Amino acid sequence: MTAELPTRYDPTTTQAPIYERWLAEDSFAAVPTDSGPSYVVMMPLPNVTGALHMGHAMDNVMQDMLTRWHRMLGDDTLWQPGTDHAGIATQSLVEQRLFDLEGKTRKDLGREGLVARIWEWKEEYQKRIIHQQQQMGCSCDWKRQRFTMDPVCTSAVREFFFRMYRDGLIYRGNRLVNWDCFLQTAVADDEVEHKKIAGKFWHLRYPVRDPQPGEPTHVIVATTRPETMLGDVAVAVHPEPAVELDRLIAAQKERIGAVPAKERAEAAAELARLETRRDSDLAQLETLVRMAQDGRSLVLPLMDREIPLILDTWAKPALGSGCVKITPAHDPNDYEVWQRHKDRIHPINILEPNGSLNANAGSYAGLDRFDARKRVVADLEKLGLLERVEEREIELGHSDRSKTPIEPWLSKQWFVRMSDVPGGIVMGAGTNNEHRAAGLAQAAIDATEETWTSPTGRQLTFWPDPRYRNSYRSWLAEKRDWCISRQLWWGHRIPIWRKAVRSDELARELDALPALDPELACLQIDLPSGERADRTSAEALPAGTEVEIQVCLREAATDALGPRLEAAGLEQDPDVLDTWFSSALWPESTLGWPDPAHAGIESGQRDLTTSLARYYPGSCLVTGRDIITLWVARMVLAGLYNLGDLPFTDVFIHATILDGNGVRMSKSRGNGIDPVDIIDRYGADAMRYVLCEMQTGLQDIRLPVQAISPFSSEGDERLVDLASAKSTSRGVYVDPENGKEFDVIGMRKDLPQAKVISDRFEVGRNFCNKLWNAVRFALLNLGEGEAFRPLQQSELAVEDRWILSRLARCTKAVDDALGRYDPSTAIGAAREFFWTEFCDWYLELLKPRMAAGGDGRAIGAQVLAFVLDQTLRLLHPFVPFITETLWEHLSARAPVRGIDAPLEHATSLIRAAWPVASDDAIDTAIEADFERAQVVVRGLRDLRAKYAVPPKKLLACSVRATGELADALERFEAHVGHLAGLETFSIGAETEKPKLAATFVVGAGEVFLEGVLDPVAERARLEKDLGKLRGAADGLASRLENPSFVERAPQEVVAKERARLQEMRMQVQALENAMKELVD
RNA sequence: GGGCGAUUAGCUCAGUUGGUUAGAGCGCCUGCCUUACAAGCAGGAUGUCGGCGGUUCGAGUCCGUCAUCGCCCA
Repeated sequence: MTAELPTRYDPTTTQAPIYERWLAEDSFAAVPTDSGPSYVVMMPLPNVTGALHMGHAMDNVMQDMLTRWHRMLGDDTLWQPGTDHAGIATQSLVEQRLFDLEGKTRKDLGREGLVARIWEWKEEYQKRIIHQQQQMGCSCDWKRQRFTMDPVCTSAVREFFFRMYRDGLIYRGNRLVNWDCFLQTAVADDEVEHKKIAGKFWHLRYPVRDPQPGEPTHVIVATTRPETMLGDVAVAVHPEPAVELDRLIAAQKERIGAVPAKERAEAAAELARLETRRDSDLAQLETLVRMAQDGRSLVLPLMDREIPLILDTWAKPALGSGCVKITPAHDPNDYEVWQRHKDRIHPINILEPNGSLNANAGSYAGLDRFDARKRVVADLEKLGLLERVEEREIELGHSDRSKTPIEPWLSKQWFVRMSDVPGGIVMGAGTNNEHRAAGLAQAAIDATEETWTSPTGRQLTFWPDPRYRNSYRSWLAEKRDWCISRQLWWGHRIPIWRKAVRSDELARELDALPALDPELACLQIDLPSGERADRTSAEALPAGTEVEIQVCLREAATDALGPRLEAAGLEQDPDVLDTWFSSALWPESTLGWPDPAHAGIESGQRDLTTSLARYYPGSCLVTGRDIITLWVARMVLAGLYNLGDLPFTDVFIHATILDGNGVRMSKSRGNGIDPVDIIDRYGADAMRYVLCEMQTGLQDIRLPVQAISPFSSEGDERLVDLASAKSTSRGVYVDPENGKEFDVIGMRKDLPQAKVISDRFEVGRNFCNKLWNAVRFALLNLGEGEAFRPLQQSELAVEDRWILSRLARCTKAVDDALGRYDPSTAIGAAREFFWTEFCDWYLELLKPRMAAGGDGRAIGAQVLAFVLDQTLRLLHPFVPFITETLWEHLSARAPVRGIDAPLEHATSLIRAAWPVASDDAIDTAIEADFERAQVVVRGLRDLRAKYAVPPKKLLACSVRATGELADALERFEAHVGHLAGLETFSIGAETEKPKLAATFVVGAGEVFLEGVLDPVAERARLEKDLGKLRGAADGLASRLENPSFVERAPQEVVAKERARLQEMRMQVQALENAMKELVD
């Protein structure tokens, strides 16, 4: 075991065995205990569409760091792993592959066949993801691994749906949704990407029906999607055009005064335009208003449909003709107009789910919407109803998944009511935390109020705050109902059985249903308005009114009641739930909610019976900022609704990783990095070290990436920087050395493939190697089974006390930084302590003691083992593999470690106790003295370097110093001598400057180094030092001569500056004297 | 269009409530294979703190404004 370590750290030989040992010892286990604090991190579940990239690596490393830290702090720690089924993303990917590889569509396979294929994909990628996470060292409790569609999570989804449906928080409504015509599903607002594209603006003429004298014969409306005119149901004009125009003119006048000079001309032109418009067009607009008031109508061309002219503020009198066509089924704004004019107009849906036109489009039925557009334009032109066509940049929503244009589409969808509910809603029904909230969104907003606490006293805090708190709150404040249905096959099927019936048939239909226990099934009658009605009032509706019977089944009742409902003619809704509906439940579903004792876990998995009570509410949610609204907000409201308490109290938002050009990394762009490639090349700890170091706070991280040129050989590897390399197409770059192309994303099979890495991770590898060698040094210097004995303060050497003092400060700094979610500062403090103070100074001072032997050696060895022990502990959350490996080596040589008392034994570092900073160890005086000694050592080393003194040549040095400086140097006399290579070192208040000695000043003292002097070089050197010193002194003097500084600045600042000036003048004097001697 | 954030050394980033001559790592230069480590050691150089204006005795830090970049919302 204690065989000598190799001189280089080789991660490839240590990582796998260490990880296997942790698994074998069940070191990641979260086994609920009855006492002590718990610490719970819920992994942001990666979706199974593909492998993890560097952004996930950051996310996982941050979580692992916190988890390992809290585990060492002794908390009952759970890091819950798992994966997400990612409905639309996974299904579209598998469908795409099916088509590419086999030429088949989902229709060829059918629902079950496709779903089976997706499960195969899921198994493969889940395995790959877990492998990646294990390579990174993730210490999650794998025996609790969950998948959002497994039986445990499914139970939670079913229960959540049932409860919300029963509470009236879930309803089916006819709403405008973002429709993906390619995937044929509704997509969430967040899945729509707004792109600016070159488009056209068509101006159409609609004839006025029976125009009266003085009235226009046509009105002009404009649109970017002319085919939607087939679904027009009205044309709107502003009800008060004069008022509105005057308002705009007044606002513009005000703006001209406020706007910078540069923009003034433009603003004035706009004002002129508005004024002209008022003069020229107002009369016509007012005519239209009168016509609308008279109930006049237009004739919709091509369809010969009579459509009313209506008054609505959506029409903008200052723009275009001032009239706007209204297509409520295909435009969100027009939909709003419909909401205000429900009595007069009714939407007409002209689209099939696949984007072709339906029967409502008359002769255009069956055409794809883009073909229909051409035909409509051509036909209008033939009729002379196309006024003009304008080229214009337009904004068009594209589906994030299929990359095709989104169509706003009116359809029946399921929604979660986010708005406030009259009387409020009950949160945590049936729990000890039951309380009321105004609505679901409001509950999640309330949780971020400083004055709010949950029934158990918890609050929600964002790190960093308040930047992300604001985006969370502003999104929730819109309280937009959440569309949860997706027309997909992959996902949780909506647990509703329903049937549309006429009101006169209702009684008979209801009587035909099996008996329904309200605890197991919730029956509702849904009116066309989307509201619910009780049986009596529904039956009283006019005969023939269409209503819908809906039955929501609780999971336990499904097998028994589902078939019976179907026998009664009801059908289960074919849609599935939005993925986020299941991931919103992650903090409770994974713990077995609603029934932990009977959760459907797999064999070998951890029993959940006591887990929910122990690990909910959790602690910290670690994620990127992109899913604060989609996921974090929904987990908060779901947790509050289901359990009456927050799923976590802290939300740690880590940085986004960008490439060298500042572009977000992604696999498809070819600038993404597979963490495993980094781990293979630099080691897992190296990657983790650098990721922690990069995580500084608000700042996004630029990570310049390189490709390993496939045209370079193994021994002579060349890296091509992708930020500056020429790219010929997506993922294809040119090697600048030979002009040849290569591919980094595997799209071009004809080109050589290149691996993408980043040399930024060398820093981490170097750090690990340094750590390795520090322990290696210790092992070479510690005896076999080094003994422990309690040491008194007085027995310790002064350098021992210094390093122990610095260690205590370092421990405090790491603790403090981790508590503020500042990994960069934490690891920086540890690095500075370990590398600079421990290795560069302390170990160098230890070497002579080790060589000398005796008590000094033994005490030094004990301090050495102790400091390394503490350092390994402090570094473990950041770099777990190497520290665990070295822990074993250290323990073999020095099994019992400590200073005044032995530390508790821990076989594995992962379960060892976190260091506690000892206040007694902190010795400010020693630190200050050592710092003075360091300044002298550096000055002497500088002189040696400047005069090219051979390293082994010993020199004579004398110092003129008094007071603190003299005391400090006397205290560290031997140390300075050793570190600066001195033969003699004397300190005195009256020290005379030896002839031909090099000189430098330290505070109020002067240091003389003999035997090196080259008068010419020394003069140049002194001249330079003097120049700097005089410059600083002059600057300071002039500030002190400024009366307002002396009068207004705080007295302590002035006094400090006076003292500094005095010292500087002494230093100038000293150097001037040294110069003078050289001249003589 | 609205909101948020960023701009500091060649690169990647720190810089607490305004107060020495603005820091770190990498890279660069010089000298060292000093028996832990050349993935290292010692030393060194490097900045109109994005521009302009203001507040202040004093501004990288506070305010205004412009520019560039990024993110979110519409």
